[in-house]
Amino acid sequence: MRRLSTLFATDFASAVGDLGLRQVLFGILSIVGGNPGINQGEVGKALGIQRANMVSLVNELVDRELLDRRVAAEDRRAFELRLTAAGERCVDEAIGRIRQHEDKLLSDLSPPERAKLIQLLSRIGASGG
Amino acid sequence: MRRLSTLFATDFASAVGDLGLRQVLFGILSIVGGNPGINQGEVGKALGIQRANMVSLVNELVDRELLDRRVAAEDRRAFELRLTAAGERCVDEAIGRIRQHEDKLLSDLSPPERAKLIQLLSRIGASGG
DNA sequence: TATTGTTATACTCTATAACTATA
DNA sequence: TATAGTTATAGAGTATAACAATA
Repeated sequence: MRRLSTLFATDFASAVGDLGLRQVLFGILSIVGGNPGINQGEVGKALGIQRANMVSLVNELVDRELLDRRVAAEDRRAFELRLTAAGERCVDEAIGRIRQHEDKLLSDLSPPERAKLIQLLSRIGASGG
Repeated sequence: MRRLSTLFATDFASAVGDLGLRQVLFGILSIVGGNPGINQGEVGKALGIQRANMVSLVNELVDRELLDRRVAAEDRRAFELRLTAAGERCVDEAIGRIRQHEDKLLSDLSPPERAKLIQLLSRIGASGG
């Protein structure tokens, strides 16, 4: 499991590496994409990232104009995050590449086998973990 | 895959945490256990650990008297590593606990499902990865 | 008083280069 | 010259505490 996770991580890097996206950054973009206007802190909670460590990550994405960060109208302590147009393009591009690479990675399994694998994996830790 | 790997890692920690064994240390002990007299550098290669980083890890295990480290007779540059009696007990104890925890983690799957899962996982990355 | 984001800081893990002693 | 282990060091990633602004 650990070995495969490393394999997927390496694969992720080679898939989106030239986009300059690390796994964490992609995680942030994709959470924000699915929840426009979400708070910085909530994104961190969703990904298990400390508030303190979110700062530089979000800074990086804002500097690269992939994220739009605004003071929230209802709570002026908080920041609302949204994808910019470039951010959306970036996420779409990354998702496409990741799919391609995963298909290659799973090429030894037939489609029904892949479905079975995903079904089994999704049931692990559903109750206890 | 990444989420599950984290789950297994966390589980590992809670299983053997009070033995003071991190995943790397367990890895080293179990490689040495299976290959008594193996070189320090070879253990590193097997686990993907840089030579430089092996030093303090092996020091730690020797200090805790889980590993026995001797200059190799045939090549006096190298160190031969072996488990001490305490080291063997430690590995056995850890393996037992890890099995228990993994059983709990996989408790939502029937025995044939577990076998199927392991079979599918083992086929990923076998060719290309 | 509690919470959001920030800063500073420390600790672990990992990676690289230069050193020693053997080969 | 090449290799095994060592040392020093630098860079990520992650964790905690203290602070300002706001609630």
